[in-house]
Amino acid sequence: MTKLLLLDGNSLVYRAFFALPQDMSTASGQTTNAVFGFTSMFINVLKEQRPDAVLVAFDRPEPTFRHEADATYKANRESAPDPLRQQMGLVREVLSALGVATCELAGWEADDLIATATEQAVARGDDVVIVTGDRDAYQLVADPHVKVLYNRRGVSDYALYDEAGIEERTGVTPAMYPQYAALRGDPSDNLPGVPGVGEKTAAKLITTYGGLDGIFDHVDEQTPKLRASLAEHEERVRKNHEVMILRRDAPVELPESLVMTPNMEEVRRLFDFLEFRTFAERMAEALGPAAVVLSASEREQLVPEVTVSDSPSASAALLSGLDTVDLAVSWEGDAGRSAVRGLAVVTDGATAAVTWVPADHLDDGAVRDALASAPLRAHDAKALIRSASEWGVDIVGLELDTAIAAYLLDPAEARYELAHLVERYTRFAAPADEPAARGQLDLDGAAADPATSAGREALAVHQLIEPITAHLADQGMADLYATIENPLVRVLARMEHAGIAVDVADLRALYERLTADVHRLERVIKDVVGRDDLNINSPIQLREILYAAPPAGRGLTSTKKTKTGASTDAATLEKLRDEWPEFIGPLLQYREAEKLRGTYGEGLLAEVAADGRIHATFNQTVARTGRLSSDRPNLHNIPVRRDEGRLFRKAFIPAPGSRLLVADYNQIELRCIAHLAADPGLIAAFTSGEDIHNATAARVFAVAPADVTLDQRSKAKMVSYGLAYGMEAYGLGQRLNIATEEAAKILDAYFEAFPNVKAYMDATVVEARKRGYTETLFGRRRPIPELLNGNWRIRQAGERQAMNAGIQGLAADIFKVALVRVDAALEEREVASRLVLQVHDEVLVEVPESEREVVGPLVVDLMRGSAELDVPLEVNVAWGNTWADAKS
DNA sequence: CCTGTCACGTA
DNA sequence: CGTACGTGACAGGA
Repeated sequence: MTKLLLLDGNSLVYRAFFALPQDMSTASGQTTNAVFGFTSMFINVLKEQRPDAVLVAFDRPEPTFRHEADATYKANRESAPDPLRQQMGLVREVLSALGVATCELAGWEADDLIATATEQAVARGDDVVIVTGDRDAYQLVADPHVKVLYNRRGVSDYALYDEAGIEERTGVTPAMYPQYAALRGDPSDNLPGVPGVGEKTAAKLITTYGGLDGIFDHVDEQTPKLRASLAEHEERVRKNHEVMILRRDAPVELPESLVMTPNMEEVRRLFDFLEFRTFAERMAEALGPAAVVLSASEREQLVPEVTVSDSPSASAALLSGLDTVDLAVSWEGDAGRSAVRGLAVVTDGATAAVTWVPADHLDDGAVRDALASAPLRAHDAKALIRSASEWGVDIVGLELDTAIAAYLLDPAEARYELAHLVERYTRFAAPADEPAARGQLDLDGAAADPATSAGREALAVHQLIEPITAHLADQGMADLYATIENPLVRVLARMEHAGIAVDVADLRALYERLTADVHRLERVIKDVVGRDDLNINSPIQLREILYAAPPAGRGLTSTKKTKTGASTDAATLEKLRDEWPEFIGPLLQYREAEKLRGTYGEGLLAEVAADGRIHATFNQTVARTGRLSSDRPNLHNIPVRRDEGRLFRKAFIPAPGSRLLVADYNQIELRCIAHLAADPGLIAAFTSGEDIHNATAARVFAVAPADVTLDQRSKAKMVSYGLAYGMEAYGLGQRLNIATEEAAKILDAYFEAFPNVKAYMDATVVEARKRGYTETLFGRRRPIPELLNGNWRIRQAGERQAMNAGIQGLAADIFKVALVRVDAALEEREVASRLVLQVHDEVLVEVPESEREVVGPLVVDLMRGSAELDVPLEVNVAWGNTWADAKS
């Protein structure tokens, strides 16, 4: 059964216009309140109603039969204000981009078109939902298949009425509504009712006498006053009734299909122009996967016509003959970490021709050579490049990775799967059900064979290239992509392939020692509370033991709360330690030992590959600031701060005959702040080469650098880092364990010493709020819609993110440039040294002894020269036989 | 089995 | 009431 949504365009746009502030406009001055309100409403209705078909009716400027019938009809209506008229055009543009059918007819109102369409739709068996802010439509609900979604006020207050609902709301049935309304009158249409007859009386009269005829036949039964009033206004009421009845015979015919055919690219462009920052995403969601129906020719572009390459030589010819090789890989298991079944290569996008290159062809020399240099476009190419390294093929021809390009376009988007990108950036959609029957892209199709399934993905990549490339260029990120992100893909693939060697025996010994510690501490803790069934790893159980009133618990008072109750984290426990040392002491030790045993001991051992090395994955599309992340395992959080944990770094070692070079940027984020804020004091402090925290403390506490105490230095350090994160006095006070007022004084002193830093932070937020996103010096953008959130807390968080994004993002950009350059230089020099690990501002290079003197200075120089800031970039360099003892 | 929460490791 | 991550355990729901 088809569910048809019929909207009264004029009514809804009027409502939106008057409900929303008139000063809502784009930077270029176009008022957008009405089109914003209408679009927002439309998205919500689509989402809630999930219609199969949609039609929007509009009024025409010409007079209608109602004006002819009644000269006073709508005579009080002022002509629409200019800002509203302009927006009518924009609303139509939005609808056009969404592929929504519209209708209008001179001499007829939108209402009558809707009445006519409703009649025709019901006749053919559709369900109809009418969306309007005009109560006249109530009369159309006289059928179980028709409902009215009535816009009560504003743009978000709606009520869905069926027949019973109308009766409950008005006191009369939908069929009687016109007669009821005729009595009551309608001020908005300039139709006066009967004086003394309001909604209640009108409803009572209608139900008592069964309609106007009955009422006027029995006027003498009314009170004298009402009798006179009714008699006097009968003609008026009869006339009202005439214009109140919606005509169902407009000379229009409902098209067979009213399915929406959105062009998401066009929608996106339009929403960008209108500065509707979150709508494209919301719209894509609201449309859902099944909202798009494709034409036959479009369908052909999505259903792969798979040809199996019949020989390695044919595969080689294919790969080397194409101008661009758009492909997808079929994996046996995890992408990049398992065997390849084969490659699906798009041979002709227009006809959806795809060639399947089975994995065994990849043993052929000519195929390998062709693949190595193919002008490649793929989704998550790193997996392929990494895997190819395993088979000894070095893929160098990557031109576009759709996952990474999509990440640059919106790094806050949590989903970069192909199916999602296809929905977001093309007009194709991957429906959840019956994809085959509708000929649409079923990227998750479990039933498909590997060749077909990879074929669909390859076609998806192919379809994404154009819109994604265009968007990158539009947003000024083509350069960032081409010079940093694209080359980085292969660098990371090589690093993953290399992995880092670990001393498994050392790791296992550490693990076993920690396991013994854990057992011992567990015993101690259980004995203290005399409970063998205690699960020490359960914060809920700990909470009970610590904070519940005796005898169940110890009755301590926590200084910190979590979402669900009192916190048991280390900082809280530390403050309570003296009140119950024999329990809290061992508990803290247990926590530490258990964390190290599990996450690091057990976790790392589980990831050691057969070659004795750990091959993590470095994600290039996760962190919203542009940083990389690491998983399976996460090598970005190997302990270093405490001796116990730092022991794990001893297990990271170079290959025999090599040493580890560890090079990290000195204070790169603070240097980024100094540069971005162009703060003379901060720049001077860095340029002078003195200890930055000491220099900062000297300025903040107004003492000579030589007189700075350790405590002052540590406070200055805390402030410096805190402000990169947007920290405020309260937070600083918490961390320094001092009063908020005292923390505020320190912050004030800091900003007085470095006034441009404050100015930069403020300007960053203002700029981000205006544009909706932050941008790094390298052009990396990060949307922060939270800046406009109605909730103060969320907005505040958005401001901190905005302040941090430019700083952390710039540091990330510089570091990525360094990675690309270092890797390129190592290749170019044809040395055996190779990057084996990176940790945000630090690289580990495995360097054969013989190459130390070449590679050390090379890496440092390249890192230092990766950006020209107003402060020098300094790089610390260290050598070691383990990660832990790399020392200069 | 999945999801949310807590805790905790890093830059 | 400091940004950015990933992992592991528990607990509750499906």
